[in-house]
Amino acid sequence: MATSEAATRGVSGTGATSAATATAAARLRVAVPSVADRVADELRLQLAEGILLPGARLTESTIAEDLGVSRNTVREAFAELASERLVVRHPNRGVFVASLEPGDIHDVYTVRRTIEVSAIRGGGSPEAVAAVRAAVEEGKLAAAANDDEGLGTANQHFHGAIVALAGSRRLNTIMSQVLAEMRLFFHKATMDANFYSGYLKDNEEICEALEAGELEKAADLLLAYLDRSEDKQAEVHGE
Amino acid sequence: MATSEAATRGVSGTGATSAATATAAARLRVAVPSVADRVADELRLQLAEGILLPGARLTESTIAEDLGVSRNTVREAFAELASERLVVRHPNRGVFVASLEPGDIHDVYTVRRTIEVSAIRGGGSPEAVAAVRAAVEEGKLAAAANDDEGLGTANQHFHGAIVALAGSRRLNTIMSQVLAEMRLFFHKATMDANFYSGYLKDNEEICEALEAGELEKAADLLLAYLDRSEDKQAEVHGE
DNA sequence: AATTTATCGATTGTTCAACAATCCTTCGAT
DNA sequence: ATCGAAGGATTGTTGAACAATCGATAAATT
Repeated sequence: MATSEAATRGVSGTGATSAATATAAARLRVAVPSVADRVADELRLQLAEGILLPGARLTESTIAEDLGVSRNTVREAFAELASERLVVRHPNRGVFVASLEPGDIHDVYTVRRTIEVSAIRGGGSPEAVAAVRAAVEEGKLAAAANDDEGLGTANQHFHGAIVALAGSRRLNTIMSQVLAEMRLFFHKATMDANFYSGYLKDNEEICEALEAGELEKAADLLLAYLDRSEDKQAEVHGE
Repeated sequence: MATSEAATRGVSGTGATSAATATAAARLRVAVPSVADRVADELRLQLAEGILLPGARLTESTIAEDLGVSRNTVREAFAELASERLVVRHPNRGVFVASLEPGDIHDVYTVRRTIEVSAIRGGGSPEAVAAVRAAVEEGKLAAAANDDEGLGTANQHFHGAIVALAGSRRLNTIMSQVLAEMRLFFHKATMDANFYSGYLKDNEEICEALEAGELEKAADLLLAYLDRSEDKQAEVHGE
């Protein structure tokens, strides 16, 4: 059973919602995530970690039991995940972990090309550019430490920072959702030791061009990168 | 009460789910919208028509009664609308019709510039270009008939067709969500007789450039259009 | 034997009712 | 007038129930 070990932790993290914590949260106007949100978070985590593989069925009752919440709450969490395309609803049949088909892969990269290239063409504020640089350095560090997983997240930070150049809240969330979709496939299993390592130099070059204000060059490099990346993906997964 | 007259129709549209209809649907594998979906549709309609104005509060119980459904179902519909940003959840306070602030308007236009301009730069298939042309003609027709509302929808079809040039399912849904967000403000009240009429010629020009394969020119025209449109919006709605 | 038709079990879709938690407002005290 | 304490209303969450639907198994037909 996929969600087995989650039973012990439950949806905790907030653990016992003591009165003290609750009032403190209210006073500080800190948004306390609802139970449904925490369930969605837990599932998102399991999806990202590859515990739940594409195509797997998510049964309401079992997840409700495993996480110690009501079926209705699980249902709300499902709605959230479905809106992010991480999960697909088959009416009267259940929800399944989304599985990207070849066409979807191309589609995702189309979105990325559109948003990322446009963002980098816009330049962005010095702080935003600094964030891109930071992601590059983060990647170098991870590479030095032979931290494959860290390399992956650094790469995602890099592309997130690129989109952030545009300074648009909506584009940011769109991008993070797209990246979440892709994470369904970038599991440890999928990526071998030097899956990302080749991209390190690309990121560096793109960042340098960006810092130098050579936006068109940066855009071209990024575009080439994305095309190559898509090819690699199409190669690995089906067809 | 905002949802008053909806009480009579309820969430109908499927009306009596007769056995005949149900089995026919099953045989034809036609996806029958769930009750929650129909509730969401009804609310989306009321939002688009300006029956529910930005900032208005949506109380679960009253909507549940008005539409003759359970509170839980209304809740699911809310989740759907919230994921589309048509509605905002204030934890423990309720959901409210989203109201775009000046910053949001700029943000929305940033998304549109990113996606639409990129799409038009890509060119697109002949059929996709034909769809753009069709939207232009639709607008002319509406203008000839003095149909302001038709003019508005034609304009939306035009921009939808532009995005469709990219042939990306995800970009299409993103665009339609953005347009839905904007509809919250383009009510009959907001637009006077010749609000869209000025855009007719713009659309025509853009379409012609597109048909002629002058993609960069088309992109420039579109960009100028969007900038002007944003200014106009910012002018109307507080600074 | 292969295909169709019933039957059954399991799961989803939806409703209802209850309760705790939280917020807003009103009221009262200082 | 400010502050704080009830009170009421609404949301968040649960639990149980039931109809509708699907998939698979078993039976019946050709």
